[in-house]
Amino acid sequence: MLNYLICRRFRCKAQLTDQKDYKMNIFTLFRDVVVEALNNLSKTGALPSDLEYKNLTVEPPRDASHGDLATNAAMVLAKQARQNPRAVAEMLAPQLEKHADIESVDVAGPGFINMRVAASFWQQQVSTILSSGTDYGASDMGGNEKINVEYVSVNPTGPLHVGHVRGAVFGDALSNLLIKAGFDVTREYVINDAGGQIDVLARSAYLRYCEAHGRDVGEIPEGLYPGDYLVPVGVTLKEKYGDQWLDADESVWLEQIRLDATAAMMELIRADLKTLGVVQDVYFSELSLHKDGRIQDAIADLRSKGHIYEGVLEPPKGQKTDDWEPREQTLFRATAFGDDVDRALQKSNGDYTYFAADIAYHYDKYKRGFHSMIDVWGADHGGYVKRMQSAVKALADDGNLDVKICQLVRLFRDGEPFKMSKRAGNFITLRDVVEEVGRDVTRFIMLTRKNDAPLDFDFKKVTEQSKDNPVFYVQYAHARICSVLKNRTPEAFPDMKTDDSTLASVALDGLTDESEISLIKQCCAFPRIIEAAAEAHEPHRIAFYLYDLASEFHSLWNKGNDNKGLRFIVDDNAAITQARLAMIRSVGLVISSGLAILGVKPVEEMR
RNA sequence: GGUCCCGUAGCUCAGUUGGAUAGAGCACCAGAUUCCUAAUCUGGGGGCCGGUGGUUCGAAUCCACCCGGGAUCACCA
Repeated sequence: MLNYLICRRFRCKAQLTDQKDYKMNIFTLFRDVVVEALNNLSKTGALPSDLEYKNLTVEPPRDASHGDLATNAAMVLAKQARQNPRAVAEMLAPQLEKHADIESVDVAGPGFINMRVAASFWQQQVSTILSSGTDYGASDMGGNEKINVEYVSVNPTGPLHVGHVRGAVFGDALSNLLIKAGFDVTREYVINDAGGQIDVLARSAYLRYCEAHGRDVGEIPEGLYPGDYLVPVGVTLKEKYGDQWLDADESVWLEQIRLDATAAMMELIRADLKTLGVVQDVYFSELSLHKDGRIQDAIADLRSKGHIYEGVLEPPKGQKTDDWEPREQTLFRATAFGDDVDRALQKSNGDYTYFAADIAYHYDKYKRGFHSMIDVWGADHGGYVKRMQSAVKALADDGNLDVKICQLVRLFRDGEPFKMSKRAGNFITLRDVVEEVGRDVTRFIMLTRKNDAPLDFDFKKVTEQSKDNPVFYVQYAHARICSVLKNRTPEAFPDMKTDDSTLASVALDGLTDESEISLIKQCCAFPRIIEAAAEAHEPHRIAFYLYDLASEFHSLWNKGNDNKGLRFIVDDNAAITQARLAMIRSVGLVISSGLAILGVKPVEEMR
C-alpha cells in the first residue's frame, strides 16, 4: 500500500516535469535515441518522412557478446524505405555512434544493429537505483488504468486447503506486479453465497447447533459437510438464537443460518488468507446480485443487444446421453463470440444459473470502471473460460477479461507423492502448509513455475537450505549483502558512511571490472522485466529474474576469493570500497524490491 | 467425440511475445573456500525444441494437420 502511494506521487511529479525522467527502463530510453536518429535521417532526406516505428524494438541481444543493446530498426524499416536492411543499418550506425553513452556500434547478420554502452553509463545506474530505493523498477506503463484482479473466490463452506494456495499467491503477486507497473489495481474475492452449496452448509451448521444443545447427532450424514470447523459455528448459533430452532422446520431457520454460517466461513477464510499475507480490497457477495435485480439487468442489457433467445440446446456430442432431455431455456448466444455452444441462463425451475450470476458479476465490475479484468481460476475451470470471455465481449466492446488458470500442485514429501482424500480426513489445509514451511517459502515456491504448468511441491525439499532451493539461494545473496554492510564494513572502515543517500553520491568510476559491470547490467534489466511480466500477467518471471541476479552476485562474491582485489571491501582503499558497497547495496535493493512483488520478506542474516 | 492446457538435455523447468551458435538447476565428472558462512563458485560432457507441412529476411515461438500426456464437457458452483 505504501509502495502504491509512493508510486502515485512519483508519477504525478513525473508528469508535471518531464515524462522521460520517470523511465527506468534503459531499453525504452535507448529506443528513444534510435528513433531520434531515424528522425534526423528523415530530415536530411536519407529516409522517407512517414516511417512507422511500431515494431521497432531495442532489446538485450540474446548473446551478451554481441553487445548491450540490439535494435531491429533496419529490418523493420527496410521495406518501408524500399532499401536493403543492411544499407539502412549502415546509414543509421554512425548516427547512433555520436551519442555520448554509446561506445560502439556495429551491424551484424541480416541487419541487426548492436550497441555497446559506455561503462560510465552503467556506473551511473548504481546511483539511479540507490536514489530510487525500493521504487526502482516502478513503471508508468499502466497509465493508472483501473484493473480488477479476482482470485481465490472459494465457496464459503470451509477452510482453505492446499489446493487453493497457488491461486491465492498467484493473484496476490500479480496484483503487486501490476501496481508496480503503474496500474490502479483492485483485489477482489467473489463470495458464492447464493448457490445450493450454501443450503448444505446451513444444514450442516444446523446439526452442529443441535449438537451444541446436547443432542446426539451421530455420524454426519452423507452429503453434508462433516468438518469440525462447524462445531464452533453451532455453539455461536446456540448462543445467538437459543433453542428456538430445535425441532423446527427448515423453512424457519434456513435463511438465517445461511447468512450466519456464510459469514463465519468467510471469517475463517480471511484469517487463512492472512496467514499467507493475502488481503483483498473487495469481498463481493453474489447473493447481492440476486437480491437487487442486477442479474435481470445484465440479462436485459444482453437481450437489448440481441444476444439472448429462447431455445433448445443440442445434446452434448460424444457423451452418454441417457438422461438428456431437450427443453426450452433462456440462452446466451455465446457462439457469436467464439464459444462452442450457446449457454443456459436459467434452470428448469426458473432459477438463474451460476453463469447468469457470473455475467451479472462481470457486468457489475465493468460498470464499476474496470474495463480490464483478470480472473484467476483453478485447472478444473478451464472449460469455463470461453463462455465467460464471450459474455464480457457481448457486454462491452472495450471490456477485456483475461483468465489465468493455475494448474494443480502435486504434493510430495521427500520425493514420495501423497494423496489427499476428504473421506479419509487427511486433507491438508492452507494453514498446515504455512505452519510447516512458512509464508515466505510457500509464496516463493508457488511462483517458481508458470501458472499454466503443474507444480511439484515437496514439503521436505522446499525447506531445505541448499542451492536447489531457489528461495534460499536468493535470500542468501541478500543476507550476504546486508552482512558486508552491517558487520564487515564497520570493522574495516569505522567512520565510513553507508546509508543510501551517501552511497548514491559516491564516485563510481572505480567499478570497471567486467564482472562488476555485468552485475550492474543485470540490475538494470529489472524495470524491463517488470514491464514484460506485467504485460504478460506472469509474476513467475520475477522469481526467475531474482534467481539470475542472485547467481550473478554469488559469482562475483566468489571471484573475490580467487582475487582479493575484487573483494567488496579493500582495506587500504576507501574509495573503491565505497563504490563497491554502493553497487552491492543496489543489488540488495533490487532483490528486496523484487521479493516485495512476490510478497516475500528479504532476510538480513541466515544463521 | 468437442474444447482448453502441456510436449525443450537422463530428471525438473526457463526461453525477453518472431531474432543471431536454444539456456539454467538437479544428476554425473574434475577443481576452488571462508569480505559473514561450501547454504557459494569455476570448468566439462549431454538436444531432429513431439512429427510433417505452411507463413517470411528469420520459427522452440505464429498457422494447419497428425502423435503422445493432462483437465474439462447440458439445469453443480
